[in-house]
Amino acid sequence: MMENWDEVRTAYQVARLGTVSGAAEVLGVHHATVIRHIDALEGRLGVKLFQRHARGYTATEAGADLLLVAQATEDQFSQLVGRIKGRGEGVSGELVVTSLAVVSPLLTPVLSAFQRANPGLVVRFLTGERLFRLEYGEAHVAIRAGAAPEQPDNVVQPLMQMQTRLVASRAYIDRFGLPEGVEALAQHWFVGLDRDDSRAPFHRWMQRHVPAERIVFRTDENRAALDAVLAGAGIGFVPAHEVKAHPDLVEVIPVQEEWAAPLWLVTHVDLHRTAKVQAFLTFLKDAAKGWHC
Amino acid sequence: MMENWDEVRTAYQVARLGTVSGAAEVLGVHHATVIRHIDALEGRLGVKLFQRHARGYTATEAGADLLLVAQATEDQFSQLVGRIKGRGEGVSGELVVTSLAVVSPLLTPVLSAFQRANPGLVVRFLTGERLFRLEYGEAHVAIRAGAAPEQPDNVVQPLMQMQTRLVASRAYIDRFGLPEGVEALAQHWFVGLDRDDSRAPFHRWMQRHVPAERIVFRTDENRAALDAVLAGAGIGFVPAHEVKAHPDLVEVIPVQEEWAAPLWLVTHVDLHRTAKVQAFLTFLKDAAKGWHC
DNA sequence: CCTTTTCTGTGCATCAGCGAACGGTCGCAA
DNA sequence: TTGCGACCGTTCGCTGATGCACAGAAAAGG
Repeated sequence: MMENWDEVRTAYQVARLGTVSGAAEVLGVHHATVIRHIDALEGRLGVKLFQRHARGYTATEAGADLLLVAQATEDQFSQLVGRIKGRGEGVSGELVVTSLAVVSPLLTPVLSAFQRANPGLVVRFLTGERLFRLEYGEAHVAIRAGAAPEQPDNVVQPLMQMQTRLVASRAYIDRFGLPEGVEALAQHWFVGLDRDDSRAPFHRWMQRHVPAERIVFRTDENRAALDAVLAGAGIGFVPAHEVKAHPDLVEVIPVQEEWAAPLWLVTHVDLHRTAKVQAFLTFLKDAAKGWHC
Repeated sequence: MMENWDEVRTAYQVARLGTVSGAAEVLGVHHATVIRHIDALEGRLGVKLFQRHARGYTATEAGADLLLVAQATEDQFSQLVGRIKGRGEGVSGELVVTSLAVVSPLLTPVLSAFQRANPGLVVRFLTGERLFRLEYGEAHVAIRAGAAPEQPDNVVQPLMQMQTRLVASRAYIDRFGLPEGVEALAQHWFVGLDRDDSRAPFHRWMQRHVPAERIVFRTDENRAALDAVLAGAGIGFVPAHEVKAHPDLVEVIPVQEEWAAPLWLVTHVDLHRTAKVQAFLTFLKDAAKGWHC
């Protein structure tokens, strides 16, 4: 019944100002248009909203009722615009970031600092094995590893190289000694990731240089792998920042360029231009400069 | 900023249903129109309301906010339509009636009975010397005397003939006797109305048949004139229903056809067709049959 | 009483917004 | 892999809403 809200808005201005001409001026349309809108609305409702006379239109009871409702509507729309534009210009509301669990130790301090710098903001950090989809609005910003994502509506930019080191615990070294070169690795024991989608470069390197039966501790959880290496279960790949955090870890073989995995900063094109996302991107890239991996 | 509310309504349906096609079907327009509306709204706001992807549109924070506001708006409009149509069909709200003060004794019981028959109704009875203007919405129904009003936007129908009688109090008759015919009136004393706009037929009759110096009690208030006649101040014109109500009054000269004043029932054309006004008109005309004047 | 101003109401020419159609993408299932 | 269905996005021709001009009426002002 109450389709085309524009006619309601027109009737609202007529009821407010009392004249068709005044309403037309405010609305920026011709007064004939205003008359047509009123006539159409009244015809559809079957009720006269106004009494016509030489000095203008005066609202009937129905018109007065419409005036009140439309007044409230305009107020709410006005407030809505204020909220939307305020949210668009400023940094507030919610910021949803998703990444691999591996970079969580690096990312969490940055997110916390960003939240502290923007008190109106609520940060939500999603980490999980499943890929959160930017195009469904599940996150504003994603940090992805591996080959550059090439989804059409995504804005991709490089963030950093995540370096991984091959290490063992001091207890392991004391027991089995330090391998002398790559060839000696076949005599050692290893902690390995046991995942199907193992496209990580260091993982493929391990498949090539370490016999499968030497990987005696397998897990599908990065955190568990780290704990296994720390417990002396074997030699394993650990992110560089974790190595720095645990002095007990000893590097077994110098870092190979091949092991580095690029990290990508991905946003959806629809959100990329918003002030909130832009602010976070610059903040994050600035913080990443201080990461030595 | 938030001009054309139709675009808001379109965006609301898209946010509610999640797809352009679904919104287009609900709105009864082509999906191209929906896309255009969304694009226009986003362009004007400078903020993306939706994230586009293959499976449809999902609302951003701004879009979700709009969804809530527009949801409330649609509810309020729906309730407004219900109220307006209910008011148009039923008899409720306010009924404003205006008339000359003279007919108040006749009209008031009718108004009270009509209000009692329609519990949802509030009756407002305006009486005053100034003419309340129907075209300005000051009253729904007016009762006018004299020549048939001929304003263009008014619906006029005859109600009744208001009869007026020439009477005196019994005390006056005891003192001065009963006049024997019209010629004897010049020897008597009179109570007269003292108004400029005296177009009442009995008033003109008095001007013709009674010397001005014989009208010794003049007032501009009908009620005061009646009181003066009752007090024995002289002979005067009194509405027929007042004569019946006061047995102390004695008719001096038989009723003349000339004295009768027609009463007209007047409504504004914009309100004449409403159920409320129609109900009152039939109610009033029915009650008027019982008036013997 | 006449003039001026203001407002409504209507016929007509115009253009913006609308619908139809087609193409493209994604997801799903065989 | 391939066909199918659902949906989005764009372009083109056209209709209907809009703006314009003028007429008519009523109130305000001198």
